[in-house]
Amino acid sequence: MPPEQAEATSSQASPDPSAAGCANRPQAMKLDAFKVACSSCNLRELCLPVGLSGPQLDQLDALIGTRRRVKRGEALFRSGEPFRSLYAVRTGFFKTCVSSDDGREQVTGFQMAGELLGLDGISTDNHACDAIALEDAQVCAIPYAKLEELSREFTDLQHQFHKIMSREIVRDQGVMLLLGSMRAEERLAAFLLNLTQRLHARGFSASALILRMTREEIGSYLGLKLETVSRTFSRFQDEGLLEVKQRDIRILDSEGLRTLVNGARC
Amino acid sequence: MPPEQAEATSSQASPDPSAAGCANRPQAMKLDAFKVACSSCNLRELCLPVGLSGPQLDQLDALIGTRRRVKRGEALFRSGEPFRSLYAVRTGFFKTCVSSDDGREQVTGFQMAGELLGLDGISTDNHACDAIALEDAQVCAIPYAKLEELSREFTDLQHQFHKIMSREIVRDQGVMLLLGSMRAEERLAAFLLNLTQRLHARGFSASALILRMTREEIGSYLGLKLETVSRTFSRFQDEGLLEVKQRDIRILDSEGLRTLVNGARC
DNA sequence: CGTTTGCTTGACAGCATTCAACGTTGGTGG
DNA sequence: CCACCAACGTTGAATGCTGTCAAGCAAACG
Repeated sequence: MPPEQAEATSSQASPDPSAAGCANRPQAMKLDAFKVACSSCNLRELCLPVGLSGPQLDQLDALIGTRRRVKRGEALFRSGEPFRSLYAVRTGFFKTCVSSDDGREQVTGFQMAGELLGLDGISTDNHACDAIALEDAQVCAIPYAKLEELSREFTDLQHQFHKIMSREIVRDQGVMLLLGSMRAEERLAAFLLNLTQRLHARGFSASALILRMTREEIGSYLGLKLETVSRTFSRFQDEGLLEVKQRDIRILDSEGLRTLVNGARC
Repeated sequence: MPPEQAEATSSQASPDPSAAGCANRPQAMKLDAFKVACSSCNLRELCLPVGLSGPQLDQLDALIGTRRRVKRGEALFRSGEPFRSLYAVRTGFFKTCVSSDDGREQVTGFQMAGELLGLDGISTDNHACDAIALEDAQVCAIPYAKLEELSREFTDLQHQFHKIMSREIVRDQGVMLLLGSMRAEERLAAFLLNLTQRLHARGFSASALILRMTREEIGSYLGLKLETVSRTFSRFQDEGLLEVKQRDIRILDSEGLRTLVNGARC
């Protein structure tokens, strides 16, 4: 796959263009992403500007200073670095991870287009986790001081920002539920359903996806070892729930996955 | 223990008053808690008003509408209920928990005096978890709409509020690390150290505590079964790390606990 | 084309769970 | 005041899920 294409197609691409109905979305992203204003960004409805319009949106545009490219494998920020900006993912795919003193690493989330990175930094003015690009990515840097300023002026923006922080807290609670009380099969099923649901909201297929992360990263996120992740994928395939070819996943029975997640009621 | 005392002593009491250095704190709480303003609340430095002064503090006082008593076992709010207010714990002890569709329950946190409850409700205007009092408690209700309003006026309040939300996100990441990559011993050690550290910040002993929650609730929080929690307590006792008498815990070797948490480096 | 990185699979071990019994505590009513 | 009950906590034995170790294979990269 040539590099421009990898970049232009954002975080998902149908491996065979003729196959799935993945492409029900305009190709505006091929245009120079670094000139897109919030007001004309196709992620408007998923990102910070949800519900904003007119002057508020213009101000937000003005606020967003630099856009930044992050190459696959590079860090957008690292734990301990001073916190200045939040980052909205425009294209690409990130993981965030924390590590304990003794070096154990825990992936705390995967972020895709329209999602916000860096909220953890507000509490101490230093980032509390690493954000690593899992594929070449572009982000919009949102200077935090300016965002606070602007959100004092515009209640809609203020409210939207608070909702985003709160949503992150709720998401984390869901992950705790997953890590604290689910078995490997349930965790992986929940993970896949969550991913496809978010991809679907971005115009991608709900039944086919390309994983941007390794088995080890999935395992870290789900509190499992990579071998367990791999085995569970294989089991899902044997049971006819999925078709798995390395990172290329096709969901054959999403109902089956769903009953697995809520599956204690037998 | 007579009920008034249980209430007056908040969420911790030295089982034997002469024993530990638990009581290095004024007894102002014995006064009618329902008339205490933020400006004269002894939790000022732990709660929302951190860093505020003068007019800001007065305004915040004005904002805090009703104070509310919650009896042990009762819910402050439940998942699905409409969200209107945040709650600052004045006295007592809470747990928050989420439950999956099939009824599994996950304790997502324990909250003590000065901590804020309800942040999860902002995202959808409905509470996303249950908050249950583990002992008779008092909370200050902070109408959220008014808080947003006021934080548009006072940058310090705005900033402080954002920090609190962010801190919750960072805390959640820590719990994920715990649930995702630690073994039972490490989890329990981390849990105890976290509890004592928070209690210490409130003027209680760093080496003696009374658990407000059952083994099952600890287990739910830590992703373990109650039997495992109980066994691990016993093992810690055998190893001379703790003295355990039901819910009455005395820490004999906090260094030992600490090395357990960061203990992969052997 | 070789090397590196990531993925799969098998065999075995270990930690936590499950199931079960018993002990303790605190509250209630006789 | 004491007996009883219910909720909570402790402990043992056995099971099982997931981790560990190891080998082989596939894909990606230079």
